Amino acid sequence: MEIHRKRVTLRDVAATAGVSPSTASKALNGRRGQVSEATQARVRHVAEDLGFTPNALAQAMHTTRTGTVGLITDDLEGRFSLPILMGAEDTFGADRTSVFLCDGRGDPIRESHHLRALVSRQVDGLIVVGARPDTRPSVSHRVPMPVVYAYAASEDDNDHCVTTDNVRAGELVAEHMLALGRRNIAHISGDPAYSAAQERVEGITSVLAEHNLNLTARPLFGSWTETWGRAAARVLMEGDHPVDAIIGGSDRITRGIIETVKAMGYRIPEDIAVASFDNWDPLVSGGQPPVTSVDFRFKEIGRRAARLLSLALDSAVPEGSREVVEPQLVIRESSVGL
Amino acid sequence: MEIHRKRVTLRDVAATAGVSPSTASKALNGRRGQVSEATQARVRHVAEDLGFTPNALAQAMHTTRTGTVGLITDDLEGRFSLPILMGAEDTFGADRTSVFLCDGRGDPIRESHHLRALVSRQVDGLIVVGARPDTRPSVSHRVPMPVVYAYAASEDDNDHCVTTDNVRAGELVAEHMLALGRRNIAHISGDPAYSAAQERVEGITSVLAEHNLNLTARPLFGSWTETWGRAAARVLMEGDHPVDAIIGGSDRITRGIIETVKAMGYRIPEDIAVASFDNWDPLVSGGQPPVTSVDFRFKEIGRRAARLLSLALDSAVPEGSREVVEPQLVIRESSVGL
DNA sequence: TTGTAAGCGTTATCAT
DNA sequence: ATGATAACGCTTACAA
Repeated sequence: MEIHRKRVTLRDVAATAGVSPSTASKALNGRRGQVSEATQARVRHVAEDLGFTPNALAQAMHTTRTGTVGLITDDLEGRFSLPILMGAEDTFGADRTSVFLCDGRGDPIRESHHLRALVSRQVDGLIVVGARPDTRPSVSHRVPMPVVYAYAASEDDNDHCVTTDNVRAGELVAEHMLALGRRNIAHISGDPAYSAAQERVEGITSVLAEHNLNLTARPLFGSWTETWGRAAARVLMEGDHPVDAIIGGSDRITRGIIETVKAMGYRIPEDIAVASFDNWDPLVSGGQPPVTSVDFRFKEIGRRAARLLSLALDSAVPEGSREVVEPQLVIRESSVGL
Repeated sequence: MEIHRKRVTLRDVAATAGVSPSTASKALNGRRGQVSEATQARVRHVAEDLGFTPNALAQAMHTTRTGTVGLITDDLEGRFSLPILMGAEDTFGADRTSVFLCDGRGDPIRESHHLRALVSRQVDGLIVVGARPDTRPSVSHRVPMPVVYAYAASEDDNDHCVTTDNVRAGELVAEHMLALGRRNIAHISGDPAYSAAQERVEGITSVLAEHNLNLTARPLFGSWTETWGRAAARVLMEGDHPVDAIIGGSDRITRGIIETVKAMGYRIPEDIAVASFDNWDPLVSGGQPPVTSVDFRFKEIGRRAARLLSLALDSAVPEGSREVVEPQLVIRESSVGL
């Protein structure tokens, strides 16, 4: 570990370059026409030499733009927030904007602390990532900077939101199954209290209805776990509805479904085609067979949220802008074979 | 979205309270003895009223402490970095320190940009989280603030590091298997280029050696995937070494192992006890059976890294401090039955 | 083209 | 107990 030498300031640069601080400032900021080529070059050289790094805090006190944003989340696993963060970095540019990641852990008090801290740090804006796709309480009235809600919409219609489309996700899977010629489609979902669960059902059934079809059995609700997937699959397959396709409510559920269905002697996808929601790599890519699943494109959500935030910063966007990121079906062997 | 009213400053508070800015400052910072009870109360009330939030940037310009740290990582999934971040938040206190999360995505140039930005933003310190437990290049010489390396150690012996103990992890699993009475223990590992793979083998074999035992077959190396786990398990079980326990190199590998072993008609754990490394919930908790696995305690790593960083900030720690977080075996039904 | 001076919001020092 | 003043590092009128 090296000595933490006193930081070199613009004054130091100016001094050793033999100019005034203001000239140095202009030189480094490339104020063309306000400084001679020669001086500019010399100052830049000295700055480089001395290892000068501008103090962003001091800069921010003028521009009233800190180049920082807060990303506030409750998502302990980082399943959503990290891809969203990365998407936001993409849009902002890693060199222009830095992101404070704050995890509220589902505790409103903790969230309040984070909010206060972020306001105090003068972040330019906030991205609030919900833990589940249901709407969540607005925080916009509590902070003096623009807020964009990502993944989960805000309860307040005046807020900016970038969300997924669970209905569409359901449609995608159903269309896929129909295209494969499946007609006896079942659905094993998760916790019915999640709006996502309801909306996916809605998407599935609406597509089926267009083809004068219905789910072969009532959708089964339970929890978002493998255990439930296994149990429900057994119930389903032992029932007397014909089944040639099962849509799992999440990748975890689907892993359970696949295990049970295979254990009961059915072939996937020949006898039973299977598809799912989430497209979470550790569950989906290594399965036997790998699982067809809907990707909600979190990274794209992050990009769009960042873009919306940028616009909001320039007041270049109307109140209550809502964007929806189209989900995408990723087809693997659990539905189409090799 | 509400009007972004001009931020209220300390001057505003002071003015409406009828005192000078410096008095207001003292009042709000509770400088006891330097301000009368009455004034203090009045100023505080006004501040509350006006919704005053101190400008942390301006504050930082005096204290030379910003209350921010950078967490720089390459871990796209957040598998390590998020728990570590949360641990760090625990130690620092969410209300006193905010964390910039920066993902280098394995690209040194991107990492450099982030570093430069963080230096510019005057972060008090840096936590560098490696993507894999092998040592990684030091960045300490490039920044003027203390750095702690978490999960992966730095190549430079003078750096502060908080790491896992993969040898110990191997020992834990091996001891567990021996305690269960298993004597024919096999190991299906991942990519041999990872030091973690080698060290876990080392831990396992050293414990066996203490009991005058050896692995029942040479450890099998491949990749960190379920697919490899399945393939290797088949090879292993079709070989002519007796096997009553298999240690998987990671939870993904182990999922594959379990699937194959069950498919071949063995009971887990009665015929074959299985254990693993990572204790990654989505893979481990919902399995059939749930998987015994070593937890590397990332959150604790984060706490310790933050603590070390705090000490380093006060120069209260010697150069090249190394801390090792003891891993922990989490026992589930894949090894002990019900 | 360059330098001087003021100011961003806060705190610390020193008078009063 | 309170307030005037300087200072933190930088930018930007404005003056030279």
